[in-house]
Parts: sequence; structure tokens; C-alpha cells
Amino acid sequence: MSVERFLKLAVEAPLPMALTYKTTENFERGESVWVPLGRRKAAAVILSDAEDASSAKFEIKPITSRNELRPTLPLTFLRWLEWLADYYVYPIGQISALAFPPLETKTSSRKSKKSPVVAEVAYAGPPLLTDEQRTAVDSIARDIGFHAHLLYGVTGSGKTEVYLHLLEKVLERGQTGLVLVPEISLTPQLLQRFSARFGSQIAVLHSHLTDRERTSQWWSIVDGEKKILIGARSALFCPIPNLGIIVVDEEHEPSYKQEEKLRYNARDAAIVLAKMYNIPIVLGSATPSLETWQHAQTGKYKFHTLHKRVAERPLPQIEVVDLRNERQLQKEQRHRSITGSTVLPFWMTSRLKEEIDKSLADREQVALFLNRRGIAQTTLCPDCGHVFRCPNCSISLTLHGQRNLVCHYCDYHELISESCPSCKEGEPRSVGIGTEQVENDIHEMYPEARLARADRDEVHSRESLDDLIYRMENHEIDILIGTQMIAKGLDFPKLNLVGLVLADVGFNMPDFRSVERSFQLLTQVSGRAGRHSLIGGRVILQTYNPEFASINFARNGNFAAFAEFELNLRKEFRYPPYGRLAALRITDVTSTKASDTADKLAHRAEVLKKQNPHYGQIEILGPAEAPLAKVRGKFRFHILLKSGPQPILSPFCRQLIGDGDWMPSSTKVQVDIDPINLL
DNA sequence: AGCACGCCGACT
DNA sequence: GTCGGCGTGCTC
Repeated sequence: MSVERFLKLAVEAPLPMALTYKTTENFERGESVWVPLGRRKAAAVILSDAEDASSAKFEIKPITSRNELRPTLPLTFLRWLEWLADYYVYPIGQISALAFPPLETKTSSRKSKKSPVVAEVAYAGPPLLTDEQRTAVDSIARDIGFHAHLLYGVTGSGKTEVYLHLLEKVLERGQTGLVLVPEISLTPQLLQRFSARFGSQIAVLHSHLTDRERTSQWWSIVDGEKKILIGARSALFCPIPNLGIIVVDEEHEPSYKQEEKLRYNARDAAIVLAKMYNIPIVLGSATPSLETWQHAQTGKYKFHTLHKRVAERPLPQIEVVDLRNERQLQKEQRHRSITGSTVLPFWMTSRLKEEIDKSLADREQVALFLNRRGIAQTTLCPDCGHVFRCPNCSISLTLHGQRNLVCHYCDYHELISESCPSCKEGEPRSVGIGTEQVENDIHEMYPEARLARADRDEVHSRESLDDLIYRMENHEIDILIGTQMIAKGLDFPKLNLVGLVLADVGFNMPDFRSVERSFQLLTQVSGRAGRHSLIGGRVILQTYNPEFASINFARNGNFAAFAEFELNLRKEFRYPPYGRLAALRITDVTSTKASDTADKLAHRAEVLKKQNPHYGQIEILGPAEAPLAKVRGKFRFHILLKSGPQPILSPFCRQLIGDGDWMPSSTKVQVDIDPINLL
């Protein structure tokens, strides 16, 4: 009865393809096993029967044993993993490993002394929905089965309440729910709202959990003990039984795209999973990605709008201050000013100062936003022009503190020298602006005010961010200075003034998405102001480019107009959503090896395109040196591929690279399908 | 990813 | 003389 058969397995190793093993036992698809690999044992998942017999060039080894500690993956989920491997051109074995918790053994449910991952909060009954929220809930809940919904709602319009009601309905049917949120938004504030409604039925997965916590949260969902999983992008890989709905909050967030290893977009992968499970998916945003917006316009996705902030709170007034005029004004003032009179820091306009004064006098809170860390971006010698650069990366060093020069791309740092290391004469000077400098200047201007800074230098753990949020909520902070860390989802009752110190940062990136990104950022930051104020918050937006499209559209809060403007440009250049992109990134410690491989790759692409009429309309752009030509000592070249709307770039890339025999083994080629970051 | 093999610098 | 540094290569 025990006939020998061959099976295709996803083996946990970076092998490009599935491997074939033999067995006499009756394994099922999705089951976990142990197999011999080289001279060690590796975990693997059964994918399918292998057609091929023992005619292979390898000796086919037998499966060692069943891995009893892992649950069998549902067939649909397994199909989804295979889709990921195929679409993102990534080894199936590496992907299947993501579907399991970090620890092999279930942690004992012994009470730990540490605080629970989700704090229990007293049940609060569901609040009444606004008419708009009610309409959205009813129309989304109407159809069971796959449907993608865009829930478009301005900041403060109550999207979360819609999610809560939808999840309630799913739970009533005996099903479970998955809520994806950007890592940064996974705050105690948010978890408490879910916990207040669903009590102990919530599990959470995010990158700041310990392996033990993560494993136990994972099992609580897989065992069916918990019914709702809230998590950052990787939570999508939890094989949740009986899933009834997926919510992707802030669907436009670039952090849904993983920028290493498996370069997947969790929002897109979630849509595919929902389709395979035949369940609804809700994408929520105040500033949807243009891809999603376009699908909602054409009717591919259902469109639901929340126009109004809850309780009719008005949207903030955005006032644009032209820094060019201000510079002129300051020059004149300085001219007139008599000794000792206070001169404003160069980045502070009199309008912004006026508003800060007013807020502090009214005992309100202020947030100052600047998307740059440190004191200054460039340090140079005024005599010979020598710029202090990172030896490992093609980037200038950022000044932190009094004399630390730090690279923002690797861990290189040095102390600033007294005299120029090049000409030995000049005294190094630093130019630019960052959050640290803003904090220093604000401290001088308002020595009494309680300040806090939120950027990667000050806030390095989940706890410190949570602590900062707590202090903001309790009004232990008067002025908060931060990078985009403070842009997302935060909600502080006494915060009525937001200052955008220099809105131009990031505008001139050589990237077709830079306008979209800056529009989103400006809108989000502005949305932090006046969420609980009856008269609405104030936003002072300082810029050298007041005529910029993204600034004008953000000022008027007109997303639809922005989208129309930007979509026209995208259409003209066949950028997403009108065409598809794939980026090939070639890196090597030796510059010539990287550039040679890039040239060969581009040549192979031309040949492949000519050979196969199916690939006829693919455009091959490059090869070119990447804008960041060197990072961590590796030289970077890239090739951009553009196609029409059909998903043909994945097979094209796979064929292009082939077995990789034609390039030096030290050279790495990364495939990035639907890239977000083109640098 | 592991885990081996392999070929050059400074140690008991 | 070896111990071990991590470049390179292989795994059904």
C-alpha cells in the first residue's frame, strides 16, 4: 500500500525554485515536514505532486518526517504564497517561512509579569454613526464575497468607527477579521479603541514584539482563540482561519511596501488574498494612492466617502507663507535692528512666531514638522569647498549635536575637525536645517516652553513613542518638533497649531511619485491640527515654492483635483496606474562588475524583448547609475522596465536573470516589482 | 540561510 | 608550523 511518490516542496533556503523529494507516506498539500538539505535538515512545506520521476540530475532524497509543531496551511493560503513567489520573483521557500511564527514551540500560557500585548479596557458600547458612516457600513456589508472598497474620508471623519462596525458584523457571522495598519499607527490609542469594543478577542502582531510574544499572538489567532488580528504588514502572513474581512487602513502608506528581501506591497497582496478567499476588503485613506483612486473612479473598486469630520469639526485653515518674501523682510529688519534686538532664526517667519505665541498664551499645543533630522545636511570648508562625505555612501554627512558628523545611510560617523582635512586652512561650516536645530532655536526663543522631539534619534523604540504620545495627551508637552513620525494618525485634543517648517523637503526627488508623496504628507500633517476644536485648527506652511502643485492642492484640501492633475501626467508617461513598472537593482563592491552586469542585463532584455512578441511593448530604461550611487560600500546601478497594464514584467524579469550563470557571483541583482522607491 | 571548503596573516 | 579570517559555492 505504501507506494513511493515524488513531491514538490518549498524548502526554507534561498533556492530559486521548489525542490523534489520522495516519500511513501500520504502527505497533504500545505503540511510541514523536515527534509535533508546538503548535510543539514531544513523545514519545508508540501506544495504539490511532482510529475517528474527519478530521472533528475540529482539524487532525490526522502522526506525525513512530519513537522507536528506546525499546522497545515489552508490550500487557498498556499496558493497565495505561490502567487507571491511568482509575482514578486522570489524563492518560494523563503516565502513559506514567513507563514510561521519565529519560535517552533507554543509558549506556555503561564502568566507573564510583563504587561499584556493588548491592554484590556472596559467595554464601551458602539457610538452612534453619522449618516455618512451608516451609509458606508451598510453598503460595504451588503455583499459577502470578494469586493474591493475604497473608504475615502478626510482626516478625523471617523473611518475607524466604520471598520469597527464592519468587524462586528463579521464576528456575528462567526468569522474572523484582519486589520492592517502602518507600523507607526499601531499605537496604544488605536489598540484601546479596538479593545474597548472587542475586549479579549484581539490579537496584535508588529515588529516590536519579542519572539515569544509574537509566537503566542500568532497561535491565539490560528487556534481560533482570538477573532481579530491587528497588525503591521507582516500580519498578512498569519494563516487566519475562517477569515471574513480584510481592512487596510491608510492604504496609500509607502510603508506597506517592504523594501528588502521579498519586496511585496502588503496592500496589493491583501487584495489578492481577499480575492482568493472570496471576501471583501476595505481600503481606507484620506489621501488614496492614485492606483486605488483610479480603480474607484472606474468602478473596479466600490467607492464610499466620508466628507465631514465627526461632530462637524471644521478642517484646518492652511496659510502658505512664502519664505522668499520673508528672507527679504528679515534682511531689512536686521538692517534696522539696533544692538541686542532679537532676530528670528532664519527658518522662522514672523507669521509662524505670531501663531506660536498665540497658542502658548492660550495654553494650547503646537507641532512643528520638518522631514529632516539633525542640525545641518552639509558641512564644508569655506576656503577650499571641501565637503564632508561618507566614505561608504555617496552622500554628505549630517551634523548632529555640536560636532558629530553622521551618515544617514550606514553607521559611519566621525567628529568634525577643527580645520579642513583637505586644505588644512579653512574652518568647517555647516549649512542646512534639521529637527535638532529647530529644537535648539525654539528652546532659545521659548525657554519656558516644554519641548519634545520626535525623530529616529530621539524615539528609537515603540515604548518611547508611546510615552511621547502619552505626554502629549496629558499636555506635558507644549511644543512637539518632529519628522514624519508625527504626521500619521495622531490625535491630540489640545493641538491646534501645526507649523510646516520647510514644506519643500522631498519635492525635487527624481521620482515620479514625489508630488503625490508631498501632497499626502502635507495633507496628513495639516490634519493633525484642530481635531477637537470647534473653530478648527491652524496650519502655517512655510515654503520657497508656493506655486508648487502639491502645495496648492493641499492648501485647498482638494484631493479630487490633485488626482485629476496628477493622473494626466501619469497617463502621458505611462506610469502607474496606466502602466506597470519593475526595477532591477544591480549592486557590487566593485563598481565595474556592477556596471558590466547592468549593461549585460540591459542587452539581454533587448534580446528577450525582440525574441518574444508578447514582450514587444516593454520599455527598457537604463542601465544607469542609481541616484544614490554607493550605499554601504556597494555600487548601485539600475534598470527600469515599463509595460502596459498586463502583468508581464514578472516572467520577463525571471527569464532575464535566468540561472544567473552569466554574471559574477559577487554581483547581486534585486527584482523590484511595482517599485515605490526609485532611488 | 547554513555549512562546508579554501587559501593567506599573526599567534601559543 | 597551525588557528582562523571570511570570500565562494552548493543544497532535491
